[in-house]
Amino acid sequence: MTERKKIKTNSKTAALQKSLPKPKDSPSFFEDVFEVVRQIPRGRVTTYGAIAQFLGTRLSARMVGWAMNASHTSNPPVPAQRVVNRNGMLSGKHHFPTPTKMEELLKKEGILVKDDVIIDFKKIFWDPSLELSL
DNA sequence: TTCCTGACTCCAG
DNA sequence: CCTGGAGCCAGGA
Repeated sequence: MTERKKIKTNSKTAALQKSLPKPKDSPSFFEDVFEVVRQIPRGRVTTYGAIAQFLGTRLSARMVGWAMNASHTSNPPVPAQRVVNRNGMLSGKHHFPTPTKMEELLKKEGILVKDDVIIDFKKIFWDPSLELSL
């Protein structure tokens, strides 16, 4: 995000969205995300992309992050600290009450973090597509 | 209404 | 190894 892009305009996609039939709204994408995140076992973590892929929209990993942003109001609570980016980095730590909250929560679950990166991330990685069958 | 910005990820140079 | 562009889509100015 070093350089701001000028005209990316999503007018095309926007137009597409408008023209989409959309008979009836599918269940909230956010709620689906929340549900998956709540299934993450204690001591394990997953990624935005993995969740997105599990929900059938690999390219919408960003929306998963967006969902996390809204997750703090959801009930029951969503363990957002168990969701990191594909490198096991705590990319969302700044969205917690305090910048250290995410790491602390993980530590309490037995997950060690070094320089904002989860130790042995690959070992504790939990892939909903493989281990979860909704 | 239009434009821009992301808790992302993949792919090409 | 690092950088940049593209695709995705919701929400705010």
